Amino acid sequence: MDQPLTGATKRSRRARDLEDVDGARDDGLDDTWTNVKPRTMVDHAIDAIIEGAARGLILPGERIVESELASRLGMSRVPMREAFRTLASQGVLSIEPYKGIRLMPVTSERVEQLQDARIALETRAATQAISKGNNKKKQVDQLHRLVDVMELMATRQDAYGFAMADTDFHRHLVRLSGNPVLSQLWESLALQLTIIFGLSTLDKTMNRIMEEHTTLIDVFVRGRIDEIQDELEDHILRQTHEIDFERVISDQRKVKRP
Amino acid sequence: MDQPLTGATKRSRRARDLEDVDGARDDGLDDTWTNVKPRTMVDHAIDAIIEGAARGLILPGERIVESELASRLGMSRVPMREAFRTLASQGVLSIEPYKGIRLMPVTSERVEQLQDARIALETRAATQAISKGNNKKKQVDQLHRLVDVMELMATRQDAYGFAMADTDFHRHLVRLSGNPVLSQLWESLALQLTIIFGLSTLDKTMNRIMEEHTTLIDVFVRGRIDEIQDELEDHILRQTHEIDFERVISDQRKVKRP
DNA sequence: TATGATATGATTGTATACTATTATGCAGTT
DNA sequence: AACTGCATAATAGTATACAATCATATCATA
Repeated sequence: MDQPLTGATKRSRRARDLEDVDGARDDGLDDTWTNVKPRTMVDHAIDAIIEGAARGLILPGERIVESELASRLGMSRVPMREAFRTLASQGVLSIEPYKGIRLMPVTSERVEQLQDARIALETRAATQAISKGNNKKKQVDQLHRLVDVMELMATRQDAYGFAMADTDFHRHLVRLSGNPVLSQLWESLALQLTIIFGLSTLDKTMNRIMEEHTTLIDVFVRGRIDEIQDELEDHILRQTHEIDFERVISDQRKVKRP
Repeated sequence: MDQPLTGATKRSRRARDLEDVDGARDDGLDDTWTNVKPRTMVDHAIDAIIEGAARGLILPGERIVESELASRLGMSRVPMREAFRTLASQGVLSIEPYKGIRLMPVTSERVEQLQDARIALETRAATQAISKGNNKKKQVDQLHRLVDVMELMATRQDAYGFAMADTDFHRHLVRLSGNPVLSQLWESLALQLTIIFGLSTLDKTMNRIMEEHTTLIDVFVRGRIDEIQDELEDHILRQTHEIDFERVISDQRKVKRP
């Protein structure tokens, strides 16, 4: 590493090399002119893996063979591998050089760790949102609307849709912090939890979960930081304690290979 | 996505496909038999980019041309791109399809956001460490030893070594939570902050920083959660407020292209 | 001059081909 | 039977070649 890395030495630097990119998209609230990025094969691969994992086609701890999945998705191994790298660095996969790729194993311990990290991020987010005055009517209305969606899904008995609405609620809460770094970290946790909870349908307690979200909003509006901390912690941990993940996975295994 | 993704349908499943991988390495405390992973080109590429960024060979917001960097590092574009994917998903780079890769731009706003997220993770980590009783002599001694390293580096006027020791201190603190998920998220922030602070040598306030760490340990040992929250927040934010990042970067630009 | 269409070069995205490593089975040895 | 060494197949890592896209320059037109 003794030479400059980019084309500083080159004679002709083109314009786009110099122009600084504008700061990453933040609140995403009042954007009317969102710039569309082209979707590459890598994006498809990422989506496919996540969906496959959430639907139980790949189970936690299971091996994934690049060439096999690549051909199944109708692409070459190169974009496949790039997708793997992305997901590995998000904690969804684990890569062992020359050995292979596996879906991250799930233990109840790990789920607790994920939820614990989630609590860290969400409480900070809520705290910051409050201190920025983002717990006012306008923003909170949106939260209520997301609870409404949950209600709709509950009446339809759509467990998947319900889980999604739940996720959206928390995503929005984190966004109200106005801190995209928090949001990004949160998304990586959400991804992992989506896969895990996607496998374990908890369809009976929907009403109680909705109540919890409503009280969460109330506490949030009130703006007492210690209160919201406790409330979030309770809310998130309750979600976990109801499920025996090892069991869920071994059940899924039976379904898959009877 | 209508078919199973892995070789469940195949006749001959090999042994390694079935065997579940053991849970990822956690505390890393009493391991005597660490298993060594082979280092691939991708790893080299990742290290090179980070080092290059920390040394100012690539500046925040600058473009990186794959083929150029690849040839400079003596490898093909494929592992290069995989490295990019990893770093992009860690927030170090930004990839825009068909346009190019750039080092993430740095604004003081973004640094604040990173530090804010850090506060979230470290306070939670400290809290959990305390509630698990990991703020006892044995663990705290290690923290003191890291402060000693800082002292050593301060007497040597080794700004880089000092920053590293500082980082190690906080890394160890997070590890004491016993939650690898927290640790992993923290590492991604640390990476970004290393690059940023690597460019801005603040060599005058070392003594004060050391004092802060010592009091941090004291508060940690005392185990009062609200206290440690405040202390960490102050400590981390102080680090930021002393630096004008836009200025640092424009200075670096001058050094690079005089 | 300003605007728009088109050609060209640079650079990224993807596919294919080759190399390196690992896992497993089998033969030979003790 | 258990261990060791080698052969082989499967599969990951890497290199090269090709296709798609974007940025800029050029030219035509108004």
